[in-house]
Amino acid sequence: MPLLKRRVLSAETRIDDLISAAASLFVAKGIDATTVDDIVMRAFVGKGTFYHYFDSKTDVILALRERFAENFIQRVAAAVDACPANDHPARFGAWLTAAVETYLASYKLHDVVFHDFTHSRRQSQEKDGVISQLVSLLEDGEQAGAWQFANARTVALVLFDGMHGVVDDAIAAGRRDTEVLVKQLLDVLSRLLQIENLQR
Amino acid sequence: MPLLKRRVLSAETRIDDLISAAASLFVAKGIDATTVDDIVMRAFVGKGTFYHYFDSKTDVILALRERFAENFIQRVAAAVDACPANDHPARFGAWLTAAVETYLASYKLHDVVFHDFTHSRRQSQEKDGVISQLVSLLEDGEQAGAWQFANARTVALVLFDGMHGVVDDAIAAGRRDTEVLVKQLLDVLSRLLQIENLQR
Amino acid sequence: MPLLKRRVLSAETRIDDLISAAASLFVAKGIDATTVDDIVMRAFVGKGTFYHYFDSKTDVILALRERFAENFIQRVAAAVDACPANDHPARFGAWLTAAVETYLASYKLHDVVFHDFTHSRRQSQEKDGVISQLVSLLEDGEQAGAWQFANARTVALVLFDGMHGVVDDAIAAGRRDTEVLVKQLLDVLSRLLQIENLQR
Amino acid sequence: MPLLKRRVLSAETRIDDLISAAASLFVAKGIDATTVDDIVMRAFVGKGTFYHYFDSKTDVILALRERFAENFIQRVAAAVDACPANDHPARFGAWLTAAVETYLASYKLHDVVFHDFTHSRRQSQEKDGVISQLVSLLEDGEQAGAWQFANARTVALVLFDGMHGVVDDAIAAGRRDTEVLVKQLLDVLSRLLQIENLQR
DNA sequence: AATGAATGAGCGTTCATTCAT
DNA sequence: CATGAATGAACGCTCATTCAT
Repeated sequence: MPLLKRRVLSAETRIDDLISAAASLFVAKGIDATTVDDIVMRAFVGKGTFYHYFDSKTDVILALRERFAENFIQRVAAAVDACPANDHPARFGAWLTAAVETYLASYKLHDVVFHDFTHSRRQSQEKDGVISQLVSLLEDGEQAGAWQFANARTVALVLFDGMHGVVDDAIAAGRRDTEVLVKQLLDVLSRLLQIENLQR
Repeated sequence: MPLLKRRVLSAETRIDDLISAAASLFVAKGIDATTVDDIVMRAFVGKGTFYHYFDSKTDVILALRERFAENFIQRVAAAVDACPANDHPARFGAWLTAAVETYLASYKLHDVVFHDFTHSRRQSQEKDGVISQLVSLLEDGEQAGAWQFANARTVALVLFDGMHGVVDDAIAAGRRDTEVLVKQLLDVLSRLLQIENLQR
Repeated sequence: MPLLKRRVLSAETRIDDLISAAASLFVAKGIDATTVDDIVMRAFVGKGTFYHYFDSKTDVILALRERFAENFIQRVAAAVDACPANDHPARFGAWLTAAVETYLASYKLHDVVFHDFTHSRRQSQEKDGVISQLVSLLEDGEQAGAWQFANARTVALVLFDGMHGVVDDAIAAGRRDTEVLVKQLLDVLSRLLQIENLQR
Repeated sequence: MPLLKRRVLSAETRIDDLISAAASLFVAKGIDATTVDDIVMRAFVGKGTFYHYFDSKTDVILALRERFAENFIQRVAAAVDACPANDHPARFGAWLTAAVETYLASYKLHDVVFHDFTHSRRQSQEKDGVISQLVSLLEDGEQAGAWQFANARTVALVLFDGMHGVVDDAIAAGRRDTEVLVKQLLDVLSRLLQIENLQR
């Protein structure tokens, strides 16, 4: 007698179930400590089903990574687009706020997926997408005369990685207050863009 | 007959040999792919010897991490101390140059040791040491009136992680020219400190 | 949407397609390395169809075996029957030639089907059929006074397995010349039958 | 608490224990059905010990094969050498008797090791050793004028494979009487050598 | 102190077979 | 009849760690 009743579902549902099961287990126990058995058990599917949809355990991690980055970009984009198209300081402020918020909300998964698993931190499609988005924002502002600088990408990298570093430090210290963090960061980062300290 | 003739060496020599063997293997093949067997083979010692000096494989990674951070701090300190005690912009420039140089020279080991191995990136003694060093430099400058800001630690984090991000991006793109990188960074980071763009 | 559009074909066609697909894959990759998925993919049918016509993977091998032996027997029979009914040495020569030819033409499949798959080599219907055929030939000759011996089956076994061994050796050495092989074998085997060395 | 008390033994003992354990299990259940776990359990060693001495499961089979062929050759050589050096018919008779005896005594292992496991039947070192031994015997006899033929290897192959076939057939039929078998074979094979039917 | 043979828990992956559609 | 998504038992192998010598 089979342990699992055979349930035929759409491929998307299955893949999603599996990725979600993997995500929560990765966060809870780490990638290495999570076995494929754990994943299929939590997703209520047989082991073969896992390998029907993924080539390997590594494959899920990659899928998760993609999903993570996509979500980050979408959330940030939504926040930025809610601002007036010509108020570039506000748009940057929205970027920062959404980035900090999203990162604070999901840093555990972030760590697991981008840090715990060997992946070339340098030269990742995912980071590239995020950086490109920020570069666009900066270049729009530059064209509108909101700020200027020699190299938008360098600035974007300092902004993004600087933000990461500060938020990581806050998390380590047990501080999770988005508003305080954003204020602190804005205080420092607005100097970089040489704009007046922004309000929000 | 034993493959290895028993050689009695000082504990320090042994430990150093083992750490060095581990380091080059980690860089060459990654941590997971490097077995304890690989390490002892390259260090020309028996397996038991490894466990005589280290509690576990993890232990070597920790030791390596410490060694790495110590070296970084020392190199940077030497460069900074070579500057006049009261020329704070120059001291910061020295910090940046030494940091970029050192990182470029050893980023492979850095990755392996700080990235490839699960460790709380947030709350690491090693990073803390590096950040503290930079905070001191910044605070000295602030007291001397070279610059000012609300929160030295936040600035230090943005500087350090921003530097990291930019250098990582350069490595990914195949650019390894320290001078160009430092110039680019200085261009951006000096705004943060609101000092005139530095020469070197 | 199904990958394969449903095509209704006669059972024989399906079975034949499946057996042929299996045969070529077995020869190319070996039995173990050939999965049922491979077979159905090459036969352009769904997996369920395979199990509709065969009980198991083993089943195809058995079918293949039967097909192989039938073909062997038919080919040999045709060659023998082309000889005058009363020229027994010629009939034996025809048997040998056809056997060597057929074996050389299909030894790869032979190996896979009779050797690579666990089967009681001793007590196989297939070999029995082949041996019986040869025994008949020998007994016909004996009755006609062409040769004589105590035990026709023993002689048949030596002839058949001896032939096999010599041809295998030739294949291993890269020699595939049927004529030379037959000549060499006739030289030896005709002694067994105590007939004058045959011409052909 | 360990299931197995740690016992340090010589490498030879361990290897022998493992090969023997594997041999009996292979005969009893077949190669595929025998797991490495089965083997180590029967040899009273840990699984790691198995992989300390063998690279893989396949490795044991190869070792077993070698051991099998060596034993066959030795047994046959001993029997042949017990005959007068110049009595070539007797030497052949001894070869045949010893070969049949040895084969009958170990055909189960033979099957498992040479048949159940994919190995190029054609082009095996093991068979080559056995054939070479017989070729030598035949050539010695030829030089002494005991018999003659165009190609000693072809004759050896027919003798060896013919013997195999006849004994296999006997085993399948449940006949295990060495003497009867040898008599029957001698009756046929002595014609091949064109010697008077031998007594023994 | 030093050696390396010995241990065994652990895990990713395969694939023949089933069955809901 | 035909399909292919779903199942899960099964297994070879790795490697950090231990400990008898």
